[in-house]
Amino acid sequence: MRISLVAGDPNGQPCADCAICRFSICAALDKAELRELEHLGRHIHFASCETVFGQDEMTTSVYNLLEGVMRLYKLLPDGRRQIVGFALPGDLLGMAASARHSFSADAIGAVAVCRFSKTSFARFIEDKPHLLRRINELTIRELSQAQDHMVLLGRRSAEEKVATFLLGWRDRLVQLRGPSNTVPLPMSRQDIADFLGLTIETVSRTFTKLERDRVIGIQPGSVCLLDPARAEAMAAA
Amino acid sequence: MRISLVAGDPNGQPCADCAICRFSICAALDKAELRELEHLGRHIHFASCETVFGQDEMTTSVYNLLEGVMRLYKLLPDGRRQIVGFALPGDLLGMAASARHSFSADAIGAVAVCRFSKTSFARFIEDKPHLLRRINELTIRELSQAQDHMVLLGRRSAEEKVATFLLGWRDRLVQLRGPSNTVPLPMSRQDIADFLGLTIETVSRTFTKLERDRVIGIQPGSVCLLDPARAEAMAAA
DNA sequence: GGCGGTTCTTGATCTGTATCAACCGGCAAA
DNA sequence: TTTGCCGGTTGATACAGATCAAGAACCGCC
Repeated sequence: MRISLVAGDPNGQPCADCAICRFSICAALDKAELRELEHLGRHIHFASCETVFGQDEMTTSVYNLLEGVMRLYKLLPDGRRQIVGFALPGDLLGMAASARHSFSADAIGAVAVCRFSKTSFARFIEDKPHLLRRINELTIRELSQAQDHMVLLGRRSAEEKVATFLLGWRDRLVQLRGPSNTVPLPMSRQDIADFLGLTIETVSRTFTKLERDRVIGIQPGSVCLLDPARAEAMAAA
Repeated sequence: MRISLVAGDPNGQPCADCAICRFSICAALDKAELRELEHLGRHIHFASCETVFGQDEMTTSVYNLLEGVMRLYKLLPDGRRQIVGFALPGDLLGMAASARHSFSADAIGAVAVCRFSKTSFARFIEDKPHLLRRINELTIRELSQAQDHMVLLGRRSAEEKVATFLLGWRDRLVQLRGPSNTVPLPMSRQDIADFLGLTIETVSRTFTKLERDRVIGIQPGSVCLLDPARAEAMAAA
């Protein structure tokens, strides 16, 4: 799951000052509740590629991403990997339906999260219908995104997949950091491939093709959307 | 969304007697609440292939499937279709995050649903944390299934897809109607293809291959799992 | 029971993407 | 500065599954 919510650092700034608050579930909380939540979470940092939680591990905690990017993925027994999503600041992770996580989550670059014990978090939300409704709404939104991604994986060509990914990723970043046609890509080509159901070579070739067609400019660690309209057209059809 | 819940027919049997109740959200409701819910819903019948609601239509209602099977799908502008799921009795449909449905839903064979107006349903669940928690839990479960399906669409071969589909579908039917190795397939080959991200020809060929290998027996409208163990092995790898 | 339409199956061929393999460029350790 | 490594790109080839085309089976209807 990837839901916006935030909690304070008992040793740092209070929740209300959290940079993430404006994207978060916090909107559904009043000052007193925010202060209560503050005391429930602990900030933790992860280095690049460290695993925050792994598929099939017990779900003991819920995490709120404060800083950085994470990849969420499932592995098949033979090692094939499908990335089910990338998490950005404000996303809530680890709300599993069962006792074990159904996917793994690890850091792409340095990451800061706020960790809550599952039980204390559950107790906190237990009797707050406004919060439950908000969490529910965000879960439904995420489900809807998952369905969109199914369409992409099942029915779109490599070029459509890449164009759709770039636009979608840009839009999420625009939400957080404001408009820009330069799209940072902190994840590797392999990550992109495993997200889009392609191989790394196909992703690379498609990037090159889009660059040749003057739709994007490729820079180390990012891509520039030179012709967003044409990219939209590729993604739509 | 596909969530288990049930409501009574004002002109028929009360909710508590509904055949679906045991699979449903009802577990979270007491007698009085069940009776209240009863008065909110209306039973409606649909013939085969009729549309219950369409992509981009306004979300005015929430539906609880009582009887029959439905296909839930998204269409691309050029007509490509991805089925995002099949609904069975007990599933709740139409809880969209936005004001419009993000997918279409239509009947496979005759269908009976219980329809609630969105607003009265929202009012009903509004201040019932136990119900909200249950709905939330079921939404999360559905999200998890969607992620499993992403793995299937992005990373599995045709044979793995078909084997996984047959086993998953059987398991859902076993939940509802008890154990059996005969798996009714009310949906067409085209539906299966659009669910698995394949063409109808590939689905047909894969069925034939599984039959040649004595893994399944093909019957009109159903399939018999002759060697479930081998099917599991295909699906797992 | 025969007819027309639809769905399903099968066959032949094509193609988009995977696979295999080599190479390039940047960066860090020696 | 050289060396090795890693991530990314590019090229050659293979193949799974798509596409195109033709039957075969089934089903409702007269």
